[in-house]
Amino acid sequence: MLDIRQLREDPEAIKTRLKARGGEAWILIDEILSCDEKRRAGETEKQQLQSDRNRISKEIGALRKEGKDASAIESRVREIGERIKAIGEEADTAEARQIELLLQVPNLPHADCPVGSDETANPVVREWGTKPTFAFETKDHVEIGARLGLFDFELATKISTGGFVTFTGAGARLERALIQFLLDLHTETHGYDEVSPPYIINRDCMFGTGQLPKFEDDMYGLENGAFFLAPTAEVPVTNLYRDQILKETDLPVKVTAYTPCFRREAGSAGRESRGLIRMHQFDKIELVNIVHPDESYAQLEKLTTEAEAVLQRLGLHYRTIELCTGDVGFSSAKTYDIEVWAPGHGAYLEVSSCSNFADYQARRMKLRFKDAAGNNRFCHTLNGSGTALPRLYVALLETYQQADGTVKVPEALVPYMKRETIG
RNA sequence: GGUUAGGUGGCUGAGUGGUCGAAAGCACUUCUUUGCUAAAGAAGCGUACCCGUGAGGGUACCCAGGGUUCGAAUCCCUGCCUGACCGCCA
Repeated sequence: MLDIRQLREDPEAIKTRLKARGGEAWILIDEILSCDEKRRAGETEKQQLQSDRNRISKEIGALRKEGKDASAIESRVREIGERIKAIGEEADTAEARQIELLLQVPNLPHADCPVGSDETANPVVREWGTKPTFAFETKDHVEIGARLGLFDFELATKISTGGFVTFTGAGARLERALIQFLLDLHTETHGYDEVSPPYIINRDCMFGTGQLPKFEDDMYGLENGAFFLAPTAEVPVTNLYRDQILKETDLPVKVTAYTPCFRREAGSAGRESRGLIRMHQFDKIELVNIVHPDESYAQLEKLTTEAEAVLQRLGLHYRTIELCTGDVGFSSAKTYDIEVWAPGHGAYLEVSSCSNFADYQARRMKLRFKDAAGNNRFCHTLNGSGTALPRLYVALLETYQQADGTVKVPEALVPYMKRETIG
């Protein structure tokens, strides 16, 4: 959520930055400001009346104690009470509208964010490793997995529906090995605390991190929208800190979690989604940071390298891109995507998205810290995938496939797989 | 799911219609003092919003939402949550 004070001060500057996203959100700004004015005028008047009522009510108490008649001023207070109610309702209506609109306005892209209208304008900021070459004809992960019996889409459809997968045998073990490997890496090397949150989470969480009110259709809702299957661990983990005032010395908070993620992926049919690439349920290790506002952009760089470390340890070629203003997510001010090379597909696959939300989520969820001067200030929140598993899985199978049809297990995973070859 | 007891400030815990934003203790901050790794004394110490250049002033908040009343932490209703016991269960 944007800061209403900043909005009052310079609405034109905010509109300009919103326009860089390409959406229509900037149109809402004028109505938000007029609601804000109505709200404040109503509140001021209401508070004056409340002050009058409090004073006169006390007089009634005093008169009664002395045994005197107070009926004259009682009716006056009753009148004030009615006006308070009427004015209060007007102010509440304006406030509700203001909040409703404000929740629909995305974050402002950071000033350095490259300007562009879509993903074709996203610059590559760095690459690591090179595309591997093969002396034999490469297969994609769907073929490799089928031959080695690692996963089965039809089995999943039988017990669920399309868009799900059942990992089997060594394939299931590989999934588990990756979870273990990634959690160990982030907790032991990068200093994260591990949590394991509920996967069914309430509606407030969704507003806190910005999925609601705009993206309800992307998620699996339960109990008439009172609860949702978590679309990413970002939501439960960041919301652990909702409505909190942290000590400055608590910062930075670094928390990692493994969770399955559930997404409807409505409207993505027909896009690149072969095999494991786009699932309704997928596993992900998430990295969440809560930091001092002065440090969030430096922390974003660090967080991104922590996610990149995953691919380096597994020896997978990747590139890191920065999202332009037209492609950066709703709540984010600045985002890097990490894309791993999948030789069988001949394409880069997004395995991580690392974002700085600045104070946007913190303001929505009232996540603050008390600074040295005793002021409560909003924290900055960040998160990054560290990483999503299915596409990592794809890249592993396709990168480490061998001429005989087996797959070599990368050294870092051998202790977890307890074997050097799959198949 | 049933029965029952509760939900008050960072924590513990008073407070059953007006002078309660709320006693007291603990914790915390600053100062004073003695001195040494502790003790004593004093003051301060919730959140949000509104008005004001400012100093400052005001309003709301005692789980949430309604209601009764001139006036609600206090009475009534609903919901949520927590504990205990019972049922059920991995």
